[in-house]
Amino acid sequence: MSRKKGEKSKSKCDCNCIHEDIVSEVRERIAEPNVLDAVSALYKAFGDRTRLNILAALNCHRMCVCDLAVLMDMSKSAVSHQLRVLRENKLVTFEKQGKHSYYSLSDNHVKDILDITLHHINDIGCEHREKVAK
Amino acid sequence: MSRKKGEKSKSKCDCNCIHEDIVSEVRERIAEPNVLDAVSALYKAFGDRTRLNILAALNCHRMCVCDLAVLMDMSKSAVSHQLRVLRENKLVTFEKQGKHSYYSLSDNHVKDILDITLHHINDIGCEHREKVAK
DNA sequence: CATATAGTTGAATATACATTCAACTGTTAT
DNA sequence: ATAACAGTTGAATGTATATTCAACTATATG
Repeated sequence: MSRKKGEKSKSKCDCNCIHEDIVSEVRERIAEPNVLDAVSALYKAFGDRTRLNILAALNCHRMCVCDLAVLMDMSKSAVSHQLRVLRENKLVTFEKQGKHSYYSLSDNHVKDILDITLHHINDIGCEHREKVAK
Repeated sequence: MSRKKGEKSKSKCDCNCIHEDIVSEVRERIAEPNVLDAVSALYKAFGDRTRLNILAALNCHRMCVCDLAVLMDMSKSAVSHQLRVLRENKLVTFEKQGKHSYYSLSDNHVKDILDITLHHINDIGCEHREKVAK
């Protein structure tokens, strides 16, 4: 009795496989797990209002932490914490000059990624934009 | 006494503006807040391992919920909840046929966004990928 | 040297959110 | 009608994480 196809002893999945051919084909073609993890980590870095604001600002001009804090009306500490996240994801670099740390985008990909997304947002349209934007 | 430049009464910012010219220039050129919110919401949708896995799978083939659950070894419920998030962000669409809901990517932008990010990941290199990937 | 400012960092807190669980709807088949 | 299955949904739970707070380092300046 019970399951005849798609049997796996210790799986979290609570249902049967409907189209085995499709599932196995997709399983072949899909990217490796660690690549997916890296990509989702990258998007996670972009997926925060504060960090995206920082990136957009640095896309205009190299800036120091205090100026970023003033621009965004946030504490130095909060900005610095998010800059660390962006650093860890290799999205920004910085250069120390005297008392100041000047941050800038690390490469052109960051700009490219921003641009393509803006196109997507435009195509979706305004009414959805306003709905999503909290 | 105290502050001479960059004065704002009720600001969360705890520091002085260093380069007023740069800050005001960036403030002019930067995108509107609601656009930034929409974009960060979009990235947030991409920035989760489960959702990215779903998107990558749908990039290969249109699939129903059970097959996605089998592929990713997750419960139907968990997959369905994440599909709702993707639907709300207009990243996937679905079509009901009998008992099944067949999901697919909503447009080509989703594919474009994925592709450009993979380039970025490749340029960063493997050792960083492995560090980031948990 | 003493002070002020720029920036970082760790711990605490508060919030957001992914997954689980249970109940539910709708469709197909017996 | 009833059973079985696909899928959805709301509430509960646990984990991740953004911001605050306080302490700290480093540099510039009087």
